[in-house]
Amino acid sequence: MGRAVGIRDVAEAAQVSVGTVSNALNKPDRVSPTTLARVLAVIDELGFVRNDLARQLKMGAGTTLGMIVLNVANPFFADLAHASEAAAEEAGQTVVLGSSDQLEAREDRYLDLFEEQRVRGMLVAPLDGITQRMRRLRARGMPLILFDIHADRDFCSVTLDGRAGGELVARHLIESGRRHIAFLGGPLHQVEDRWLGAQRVCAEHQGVRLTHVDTDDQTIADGRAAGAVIEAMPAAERPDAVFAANDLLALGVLQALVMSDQLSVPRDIAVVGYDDIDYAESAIVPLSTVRQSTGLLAEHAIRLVLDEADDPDHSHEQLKLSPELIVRESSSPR
Amino acid sequence: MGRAVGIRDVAEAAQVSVGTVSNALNKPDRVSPTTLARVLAVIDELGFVRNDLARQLKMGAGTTLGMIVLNVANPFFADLAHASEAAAEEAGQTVVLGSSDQLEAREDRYLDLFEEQRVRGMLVAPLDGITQRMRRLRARGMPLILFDIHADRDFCSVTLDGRAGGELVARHLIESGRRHIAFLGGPLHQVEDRWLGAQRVCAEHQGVRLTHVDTDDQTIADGRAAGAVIEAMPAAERPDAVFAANDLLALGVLQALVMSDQLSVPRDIAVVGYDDIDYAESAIVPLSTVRQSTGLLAEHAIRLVLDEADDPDHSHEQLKLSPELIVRESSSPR
DNA sequence: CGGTGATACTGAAACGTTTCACGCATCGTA
DNA sequence: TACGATGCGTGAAACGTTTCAGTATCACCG
Repeated sequence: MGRAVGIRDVAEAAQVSVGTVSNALNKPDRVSPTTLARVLAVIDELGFVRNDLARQLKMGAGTTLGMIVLNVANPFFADLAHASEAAAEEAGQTVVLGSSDQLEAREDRYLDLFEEQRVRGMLVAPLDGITQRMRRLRARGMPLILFDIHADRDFCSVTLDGRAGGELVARHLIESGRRHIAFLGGPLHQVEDRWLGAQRVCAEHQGVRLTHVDTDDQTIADGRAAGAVIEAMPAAERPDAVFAANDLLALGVLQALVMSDQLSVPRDIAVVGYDDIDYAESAIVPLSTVRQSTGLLAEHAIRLVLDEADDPDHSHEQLKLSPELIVRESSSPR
Repeated sequence: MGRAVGIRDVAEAAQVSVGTVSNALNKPDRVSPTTLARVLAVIDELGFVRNDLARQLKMGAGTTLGMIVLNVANPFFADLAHASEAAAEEAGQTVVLGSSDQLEAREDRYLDLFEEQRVRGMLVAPLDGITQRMRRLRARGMPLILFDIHADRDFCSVTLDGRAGGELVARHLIESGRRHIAFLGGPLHQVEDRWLGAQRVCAEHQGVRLTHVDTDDQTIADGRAAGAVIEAMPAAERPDAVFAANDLLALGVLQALVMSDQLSVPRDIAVVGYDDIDYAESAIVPLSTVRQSTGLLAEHAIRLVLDEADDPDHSHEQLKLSPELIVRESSSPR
């Protein structure tokens, strides 16, 4: 296996200069039809494949976007990544995905990696707010847009209005006759808005109690564990509604509660999730939840990151998208 | 914002040659401690970030692996991607993920893209077997390992033993007293092994019938549609067991059947899925399924692709991993 | 003191592109 | 005929690294 065939080999075989080959590839209209045909034929014959590394190096600007999500195994982020990839393709960009797995070390690693890779910009769902590293990146001119974090004037962000979502859910539960809502999920700062929204609505209503049940992570397993805790509570202490910070938690709770013979959903306890992942609808008891359009989210994010990369006088935008309440059986009035 | 700071700026500021800076970065032991410290200090001060594009271009070998899966929204592939990323990180490699969405055009596009990107190797879950493009890649020396496809001597592959899985399921269903099994899923060639395994076991048993119900894709929605079809069948025609080619289909079927008042799972119809995704356990009726370790799969795949990239006298391996039957409520004997 | 290795560092030559300032015909027009 | 346009093609210079053949210095030894 000889060396890889480069643009020079093509030039030689087609009896043109390397510049012409490059033009044939990138600006076909600057080349006469006959030579263009000849060059393309040779390219095909020799099996030439342009080296994008050299290309990007020379051109300065890459065509790759780096994306860091909290956990690809979480379907919300999987959807978001998928949608972003689609939106990026539309704009001729490629997305490289990294999963921080909620570990600061991994988040940092990807930030560094992407910077070394000279990505055109980054889309980050930050683990723990805006870090020093991110500020440094911004200072060096790296386009960096954030998902789902409260506004910061120095960054673009696309946020889902968690507060509005929290309000929707709390209002719905109260109107369905629930009086003690347990907000399930942690770490709290990651889901603070949802919590605050619920809190606000609950405060407006006499005799409604809101408590917080912490979890380590937001997986089905965590939800199941929390469900067991709730089930074991003395009846007087036990909430009559659970507002889970995401659907996975809610599914876990649901499962734990259904397993138990004493309690039934939604009769004794209503359960509402967040994200409207595909499985919410096909859960043991179809799950009420809050839907957020990952497609919309992704489109805005891609638009913003490219704008920040291209437009010299780009001004940061903090977008807030409104969620939608989806009521299913798990929170029917009793 | 001036130009980006390069290795030359560092060299100048630290009063050493560019070669020394490069050495300080890559082979610190070839540099005296005092200069090393000085260089690193300058790097830090200037905020130098090495340009990986130039690096890879020069070094010839990248540190990136390209991965193409059928659909990231499918949790099996999401898990697989996640596991592969983890295994790759272990080996100091980065994984770039692309989702073909079951479209040949997208599969082709990613193959081309990754080749232009000069990835170190590719991991592909092929849409429709081995294409001409893949053979061309192999011919040009690109390491390329395949997921979940029958062996081909020219390629490495890591396959889940679908045949064994199909046998496990069929045997289990027959032993649970089922006599008419519907195999659900398509396109058939993508799940042929599972089908063949089931077929073989059924042929061994007197009075057991096996039919095939085709689907366009393998999503919950497809399963739901198929479930509706099954429900509408005259009782004599209706299967008493559904073996779905993956868990999403099974969940869809489950949902459709449970909605109906006439039929009950597992009393009238048993349902078994494939993949053991997280949600299988928390389905309306906990879903029997076949588990395949994505972790193992990923480890082998990464090992093979790196071996193919590094070892000059690498010989292709066709690995077949054995699945495990997980029996839950959805296929309890009646 | 000359020879021999080690060690630390140097600086130019690649890697495979794109870009850009030119050269060279050909052509329409005055 | 002279002249500026216009269209096509050239080839060297860069992009930011790594690598490698050297140079310089020093310690050690016979």
